[in-house]
Amino acid sequence: MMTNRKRANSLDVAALAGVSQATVSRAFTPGASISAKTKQKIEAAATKLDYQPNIIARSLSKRQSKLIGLLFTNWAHPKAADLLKKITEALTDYGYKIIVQSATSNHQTDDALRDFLQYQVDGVMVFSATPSSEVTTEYARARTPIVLLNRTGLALNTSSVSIDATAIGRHIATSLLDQSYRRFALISADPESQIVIKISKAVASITAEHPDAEIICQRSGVDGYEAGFREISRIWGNQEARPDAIICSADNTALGILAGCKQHLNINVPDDLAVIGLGDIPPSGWKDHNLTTVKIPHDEMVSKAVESLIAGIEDPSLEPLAFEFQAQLILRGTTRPVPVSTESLL
Amino acid sequence: MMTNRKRANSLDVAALAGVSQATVSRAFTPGASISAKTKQKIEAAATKLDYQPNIIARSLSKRQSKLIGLLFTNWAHPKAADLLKKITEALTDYGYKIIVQSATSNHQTDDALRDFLQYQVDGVMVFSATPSSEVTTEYARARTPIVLLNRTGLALNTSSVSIDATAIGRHIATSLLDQSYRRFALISADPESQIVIKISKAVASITAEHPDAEIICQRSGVDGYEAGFREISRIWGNQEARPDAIICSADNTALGILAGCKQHLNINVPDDLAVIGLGDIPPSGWKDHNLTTVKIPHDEMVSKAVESLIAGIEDPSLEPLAFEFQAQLILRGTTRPVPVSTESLL
DNA sequence: ACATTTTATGCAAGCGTATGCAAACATGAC
DNA sequence: GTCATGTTTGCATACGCTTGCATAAAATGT
Repeated sequence: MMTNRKRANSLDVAALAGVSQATVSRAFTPGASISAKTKQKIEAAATKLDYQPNIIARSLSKRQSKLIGLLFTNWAHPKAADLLKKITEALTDYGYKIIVQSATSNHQTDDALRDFLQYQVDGVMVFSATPSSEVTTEYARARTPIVLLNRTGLALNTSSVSIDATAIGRHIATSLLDQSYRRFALISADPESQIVIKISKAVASITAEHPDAEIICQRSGVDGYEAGFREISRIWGNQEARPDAIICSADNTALGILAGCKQHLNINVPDDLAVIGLGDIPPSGWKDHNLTTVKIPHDEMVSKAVESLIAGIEDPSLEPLAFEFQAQLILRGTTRPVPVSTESLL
Repeated sequence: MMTNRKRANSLDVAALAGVSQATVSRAFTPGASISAKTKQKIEAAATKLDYQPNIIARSLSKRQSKLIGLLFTNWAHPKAADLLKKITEALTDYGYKIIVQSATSNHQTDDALRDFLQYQVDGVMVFSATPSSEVTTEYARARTPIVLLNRTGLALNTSSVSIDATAIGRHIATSLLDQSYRRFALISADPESQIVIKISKAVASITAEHPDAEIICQRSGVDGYEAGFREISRIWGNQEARPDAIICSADNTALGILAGCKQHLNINVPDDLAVIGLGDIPPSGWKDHNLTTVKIPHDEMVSKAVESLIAGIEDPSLEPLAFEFQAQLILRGTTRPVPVSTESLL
């Protein structure tokens, strides 16, 4: 019907509705001072012209973009899509839009964060990465809050939400001891991961207290099902140093180990060997795997991260806070049943 | 060091460098006419003031935001995270930033797309959803290209990238016939999915040509491992109408069916029953599942989608195109081995 | 009816950048 | 030293909106 090249703006609408441009602006500003009658008139004119406010211009004028930067690094995370969905929807509910960027190196992380600043984002959320302190001070200067998900960031003067890795590490270790396992193996993908490091230390601190328990082997760089499948043969090949419990930094890898045990090593899980994963991905719960693993309360963590980001935006004077959530050990078929504790007799 | 409340702008830099604001602008515009000397001077002043161009203002002035809207609906898609990563990185390489939104209903889809228009996005990519024709005409009027991923959109005057579902459907059916299967069951999650519908029709057209083959049962709303696990019992319970081949709209579900067969139905796969999935998720390739399935060339599809979106942005007069990619049937352990064809003797 | 308060509108000055145009400058040829 | 040519710079305006201030209109009170 109409081949108008140019998009209608508030001035066009004003002309058609017979009011000033400012009034049009007010018609599209919730809570602005405008009479019902003129508002209707303007809305009619607006729909006739297919007018929609230009948010870019609004952002410039209001000095706030209603944009949140989301920096994502760990796309291989089993819950990556769920996390993104949750973050997106939660922030959308608060009236923000999300700009995503991907980063793989620390260098890219910083660059991406600077890009966000250029886009005048109101806040930034970072998943599984740690920005440099230069960038965080730039953000502090710009009064733009950052919240780190899956990292702790107090040293950077930044809010963060993560799990209490030390607690779950201790919990795993004591639980294994209770089930009479003694020789622990620690298998991880990324040796630099804060969570992995903390869990290792926690397990070590428990074994140190327990005379006949020890960490008998520790390997990193083992990532994924296939890698786990191969790794267990290597471990089991070293007959003098066979563990009786393997703690894995990812369910995928644990499932690969499990498959290796069943298929060609003839290892009886959980009698000869316990296997514990991390993350509780769906297949772990499937009946043919039934993996003992750790469940991380991602939903609650995301909610808290979003909440605290919004809080930081609305009140820039707020001090950064570090939140730690408790992970939950889910005992299934790849560890021995827990002995009935005497407490249950009470 | 400095507690400047306000962020530096090009005017501040200009003052410090002793040039005009316009010159500062040119210093940050690649290819603009500026001498090396003044450029350096300006860059020095800029770093001193922590200046970075305000992209919001630039967008307003240039009438292009370098923003691409990405509408995502199917977060449960097994490759959701991979797709997002690929899309994000590809578009970033072209110099665009991505705004993501999530939508679950058609209503939300349209709203989200209108939001994108307000943000003056240069283009939009839609994953697994179909916008209404009202919205697509709004986009056409605004000369903002849309590309649909996993949908066909020619009717909407919109580019699209999808798989040739009819071809793979026919291929699956003939392959099963070659392996002497005759009674097909079709199990799907969403009965409205274009891909599922096309595959069903394709299979039906093949069985119609083949006297003793038939589609013996068709069920939808079966989504996920657990659902598959339960569904196979129901199917097998109906003794008169037992299929000898099940075609599943998702690997997850197929794996659940497989587990059901093994664990309490004692069905011998692939001799009593063939099981075919769709998507080739990693566990399907794991040795303990070894599921015959269909591999979809997601990477190529994303590349093509991004390419054609960029092309549409750079040349708004370009006509929409529908691309169809060929999916690949991966024969593994849940179907009988293919009989050696006579062609291989050539 | 008038004075007073409340509400609705218009005016105009930003927000930070890009860019056409003209003026200023540098470069080299003669 | 002059002129023509090409390169840099500044001026001024535009981009589309918000918002403080002032004014006009309507609502309220007496």
